[in-house]
Amino acid sequence: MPRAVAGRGDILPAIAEVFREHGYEGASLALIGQRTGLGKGSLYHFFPGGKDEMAAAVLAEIDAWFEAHMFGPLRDHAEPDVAIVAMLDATDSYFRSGGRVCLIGVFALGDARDRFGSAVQSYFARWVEALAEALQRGGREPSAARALAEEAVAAIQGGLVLARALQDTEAFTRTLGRIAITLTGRPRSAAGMASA
Amino acid sequence: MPRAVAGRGDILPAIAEVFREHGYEGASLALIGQRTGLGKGSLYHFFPGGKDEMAAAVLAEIDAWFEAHMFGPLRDHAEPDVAIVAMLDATDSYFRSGGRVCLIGVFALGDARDRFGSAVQSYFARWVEALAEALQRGGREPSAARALAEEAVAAIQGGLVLARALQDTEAFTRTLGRIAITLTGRPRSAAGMASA
DNA sequence: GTCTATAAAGCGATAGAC
DNA sequence: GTCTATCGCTTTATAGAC
Repeated sequence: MPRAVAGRGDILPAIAEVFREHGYEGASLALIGQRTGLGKGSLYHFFPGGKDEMAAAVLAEIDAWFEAHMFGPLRDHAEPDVAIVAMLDATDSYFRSGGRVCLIGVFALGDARDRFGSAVQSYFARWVEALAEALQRGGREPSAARALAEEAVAAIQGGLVLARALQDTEAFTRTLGRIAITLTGRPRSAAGMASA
Repeated sequence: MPRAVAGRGDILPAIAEVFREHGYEGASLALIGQRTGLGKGSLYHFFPGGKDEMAAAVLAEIDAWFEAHMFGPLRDHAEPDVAIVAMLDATDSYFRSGGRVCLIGVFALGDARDRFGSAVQSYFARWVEALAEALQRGGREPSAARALAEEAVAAIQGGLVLARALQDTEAFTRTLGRIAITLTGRPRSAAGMASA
């Protein structure tokens, strides 16, 4: 019989979802065990450092995902406009059109910011910087690019707060639509919105 | 000797600050007792319903403050442009230029949204509606007013997330500056920024 | 109105059998 | 690798003295 779980990677998404929905303090080991289907023994086998190490691993995985799928393309893609549109589609998809919240934003607002301060800071700083670079390569002035990038990242986070508060995911969809116009000068394509 | 505490009103601000900084789950009665200088006995004397009643009272107080100082003026002020500028100044002041976080935003992102869903929803819905009404009275089309209002409220929340994540309150100040231009067509006045 | 003592439950974490 | 049992601590909440 193959082992039930090959490594941390198999259960990280489930753990991430618990932290995302309940925050660091609210994510009890009982909940995590329930969601992953593992007992505490197994959890501590994979994460000897306990809850702290689980959260750090989740943050690292999310960070790597954004680096690979959003920050990297924004910095490197030959056509910055294409990368920006792709970023908006990826954002819509990742946050399930507002049905999912940003775990790192949740951590930023609570006690977890003190625990994982540099990871939280780095994530947002690199998002803003990568987007600013794309905007600059697309022809914007450096200072305007930076301001637009900061505005867009803040708007995404605020859109998630609003969508969850109003229990209306369309508030997030509308936010993404406004950002698209601000950044690209055009509405989001129906194709991008449908596939997301 | 006068009683140490006349009523709930005296200690609500201290309790609010604990919820704001630690979230609902993180705000333990031990912390609240420490911050208010009261033992559990006194806390349960004022709030027989315990932590849940404390949070509800804090939400109600915050809601009343925003209703009186921001939503009301936005709806009623004879000059909507003046009310909008005043709202931005009040926002800057209330959130300590980004040094303070929005308790209702924190609740919205976490488990507390399920507990206090209607209060959270109502707060944000009325903020957007009141601002939209002011913009409409100022001459905007209804649909444009509503979109701008939603954009501004989301930007404020996102600016708070960003400022706290980056540990840089100026990220919030810059956000408010951009909102001012979007809503009023003019930068925030130096007077308003200084007095905030 | 404020306190201490205490109850009952849940928490993160550990130990050790299998 | 997975489990159960358990430890020690903190949690919310209550009881009752003053």
